[in-house]
Amino acid sequence: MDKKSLKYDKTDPLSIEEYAQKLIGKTFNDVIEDYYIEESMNSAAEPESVYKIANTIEKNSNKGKGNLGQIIEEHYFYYKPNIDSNPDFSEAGVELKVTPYKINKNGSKSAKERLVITMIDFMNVYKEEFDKSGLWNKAKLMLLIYYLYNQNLISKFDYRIDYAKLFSPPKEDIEVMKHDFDVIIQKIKDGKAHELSEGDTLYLGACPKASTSKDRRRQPFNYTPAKPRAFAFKNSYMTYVLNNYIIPGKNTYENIVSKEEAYNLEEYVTNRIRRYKGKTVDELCELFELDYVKKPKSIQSLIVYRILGIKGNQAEEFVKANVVVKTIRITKTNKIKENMSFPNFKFKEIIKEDWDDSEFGNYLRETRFLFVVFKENANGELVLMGSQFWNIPYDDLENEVRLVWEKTKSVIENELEIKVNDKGIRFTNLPKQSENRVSHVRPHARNAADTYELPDGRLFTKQCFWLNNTYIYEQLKDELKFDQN
DNA sequence: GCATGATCATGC
DNA sequence: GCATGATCATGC
Repeated sequence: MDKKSLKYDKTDPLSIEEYAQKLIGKTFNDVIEDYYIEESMNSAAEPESVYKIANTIEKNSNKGKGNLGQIIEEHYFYYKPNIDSNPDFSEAGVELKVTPYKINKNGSKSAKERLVITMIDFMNVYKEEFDKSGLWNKAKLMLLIYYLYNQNLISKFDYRIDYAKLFSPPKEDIEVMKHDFDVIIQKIKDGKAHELSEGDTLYLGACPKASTSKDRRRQPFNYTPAKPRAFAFKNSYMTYVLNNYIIPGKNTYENIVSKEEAYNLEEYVTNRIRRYKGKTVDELCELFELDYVKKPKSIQSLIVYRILGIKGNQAEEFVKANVVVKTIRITKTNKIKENMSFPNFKFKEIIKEDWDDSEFGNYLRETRFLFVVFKENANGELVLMGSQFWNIPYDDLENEVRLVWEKTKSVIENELEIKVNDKGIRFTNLPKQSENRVSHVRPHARNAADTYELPDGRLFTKQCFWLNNTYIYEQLKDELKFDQN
């Protein structure tokens, strides 16, 4: 098609959006078909060449989902994908993103993946400022085209486009993203590009982006090669964008900070919690009018949300950033009472996984934690000590946890050994706490009869990965463990 | 006192 | 009914 006859004004974002919205309800197959019809009406195109295009697309279709975006670019907007740092519609300053969403079992909708914006060029990015960065050049105005991911469809060309909308991050989010950007840049300047992790930051993450697991890049301040990474809006952030900007609906979350205070969210949160340092759980309950006679198990977590000004237990910033609040109790003898549990795994699923893309590995890679620490005083009362944001250090995850995970997989694959003592208590050969500094596997179920199926058909009590209490203790800052007075 | 297995309790 | 966070019970 001739450039003059484009059906939209490529210099005008609103015109591009309006044209994109005609995609709603179409599958990628429809888009290709429409293109063929258009081309065949145009006498310049031989029917043969049309089939050639179809063939090429089909051949490339297994190489990744990137080419769903390419179909929209070439066969709907009629332009070739660019490879420079300019937005796709450079004259309008609009970056095109074609991205999947999914409908969950409970009917809610979420982004299926993080939104990758642009590769991180370790050797040069540290010289950039956020406002003028290649990242922001692309991310400040995006046309988001969402299609519904559906596991049951064999061909991804049958996926249906449901939403098309321009999106710019709101001001308060940009402040958080600037800080995220600074955190990532600082790590590169510190010669730690190889230790970057998505859990380091809140909305904007440094996500792995390698064609193979061995792929490595140079970094400017250290000889250790680093995994290639890209700037990406986290999955949690994109789920929020989907449900609050793309699909019209009501925002049900409460904010922690006002727009003016957004830049260093973490500092704000830890300072606010620190104000209540030294108060007992009972005192805090009284202060926030919580029922401390009945004291539900979750009382400490409720206290944290009240301190942050949240009435319920859903803070918007934490939902967007995938921050998980964990309360920790330290005993008089300076030990953490309990190990930290995580969601159960299914025996038949874990044996199909690879560590690099495993559920538990990804969970730890992508989650940022807020530890809120209480310590027992001489009277046995729990006293608030403060809080700390944390995500698992790269080496602990990729070495220690990896070992535990791989042993778990192999034990389950090669038939789990179950020995029963005379009391009917069962012991297995899954990785124990004593075997690893960081992590272990233990039952986590309603009771012994609460089971999942093993690959060999036996039913066995649900298990999960735990982080060792001794390890968590080691990770806490001194000010949270010991009274400085 | 700690490691390991087992289970409780709340909220959705 | 289940996931998740929290805790108990036992034996070495």
